[in-house]
Amino acid sequence: MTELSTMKDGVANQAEASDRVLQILAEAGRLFASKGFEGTSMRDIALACGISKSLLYHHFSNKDEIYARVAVGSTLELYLFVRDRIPDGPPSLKIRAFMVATAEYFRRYRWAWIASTTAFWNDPDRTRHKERLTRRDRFENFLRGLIQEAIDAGEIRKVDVPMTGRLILSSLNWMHRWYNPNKSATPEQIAATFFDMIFNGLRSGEMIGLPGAEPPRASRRKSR
Amino acid sequence: MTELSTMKDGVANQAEASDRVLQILAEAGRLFASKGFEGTSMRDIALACGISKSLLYHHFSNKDEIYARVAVGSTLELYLFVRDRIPDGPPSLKIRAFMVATAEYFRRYRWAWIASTTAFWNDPDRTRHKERLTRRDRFENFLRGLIQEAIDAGEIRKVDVPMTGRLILSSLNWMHRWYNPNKSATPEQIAATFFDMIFNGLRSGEMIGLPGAEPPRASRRKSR
DNA sequence: GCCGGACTTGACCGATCGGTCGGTGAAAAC
DNA sequence: GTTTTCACCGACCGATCGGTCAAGTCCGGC
Repeated sequence: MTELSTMKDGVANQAEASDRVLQILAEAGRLFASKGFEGTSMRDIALACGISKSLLYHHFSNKDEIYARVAVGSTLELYLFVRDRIPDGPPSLKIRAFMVATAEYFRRYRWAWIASTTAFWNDPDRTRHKERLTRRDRFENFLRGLIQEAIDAGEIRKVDVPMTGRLILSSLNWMHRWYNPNKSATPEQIAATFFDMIFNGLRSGEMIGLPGAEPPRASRRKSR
Repeated sequence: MTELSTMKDGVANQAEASDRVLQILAEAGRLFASKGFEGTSMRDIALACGISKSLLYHHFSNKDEIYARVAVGSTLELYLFVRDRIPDGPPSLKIRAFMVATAEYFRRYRWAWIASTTAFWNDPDRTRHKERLTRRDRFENFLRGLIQEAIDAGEIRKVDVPMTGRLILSSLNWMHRWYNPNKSATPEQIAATFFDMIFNGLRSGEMIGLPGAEPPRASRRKSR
């Protein structure tokens, strides 16, 4: 039972949902992704679905629930999706597979992904997103485990694990801001390219004498 | 005339603006950053400034103009700010300085930075942001020039220049999502750490036989 | 004294917001 | 054949949205 059971119109893990509900989630995700949570009205969603606004409240209790279904639905299975695509082998190749799998997830559920990673991320009422954040943490901790594994195996340098995870996730999380699906490279290919750059570094093999792995210089100004 | 003339309360390049205008821009930037453009009402801004809503319309023609002043004000001088902090020397060190300077800019004008990089980035009415996008492009092209320079000098591998620029900017642009100013590391230190990781790579020097600089494998699925 | 312009206000506008209401029609359950 | 269930709708609600307006208040120059 590792494969996701229901996948339709880019809406993940919405098993036992009617076609209408799936349609609403798909349209709402697309709108949330392009106009944000506050910028998307219930009328917008109803209009995009070709139904009355009342019907939205028949299937969902309020606007928050629609967003929650979109966002949780997209992050719900991300961890499992990625985990199942990590092969046996050297830890560094696992990290590569992690990146490629995450990119594949992004490509498949693009709108829900964007909606969940951009819309009211810093809402003061964080309790509404507690479950989503917990799953995000599990996802990120999974990556950190792979990084630690690669360090223990001696495949990568003794880098700062959380910081390395942030670098890797940054390269993936920022992709939706510039990715153009009409261009040739797929998200998976882009992720693989980023892995190559981060893992092997940009430095030319012939060069020496340039700044190595010394700790970063302190900034000119003290913060705070 | 390369140094920024007016900097107050984290609002860059608002020369000849009254204290009141600077206060409005600072509060509006903070609100836009935390609640988004649509999620921030003119009443919110007025309340945060302790003034009436009407006064906002005395100093600005409408909500869009306030946002434009916040966003353009923050991106207006980013290019100059960074350019002036690029030292003479090896191209790779210029890239490092580019990253550190951008991080310093982020630290100084954090709210305006966040507001301009997050709020309605994909607004269909792009014309309103044309100037901002043009300046963004100039900023990004400047980085690409440095990367090309480093390639020509043989300091870094013959990587894909736009993709390398995206990786570097991703690491900086995503920082606001996890950066905590109360923690010890400054943005400049974080940027320097990222440069080290990207430039030198994660791979342990002792290791061999792991995936090297070969082009990324094609993904399992063909796009389109 | 008073005049003009910059600054500031509360009352108000039409539009739109999220959400509710009573009801309809058709199929399923009895 | 009746009742229940369920997807669905148009009309409507109070609140809030961005924005306007006439009326001050303040203050330096004449």
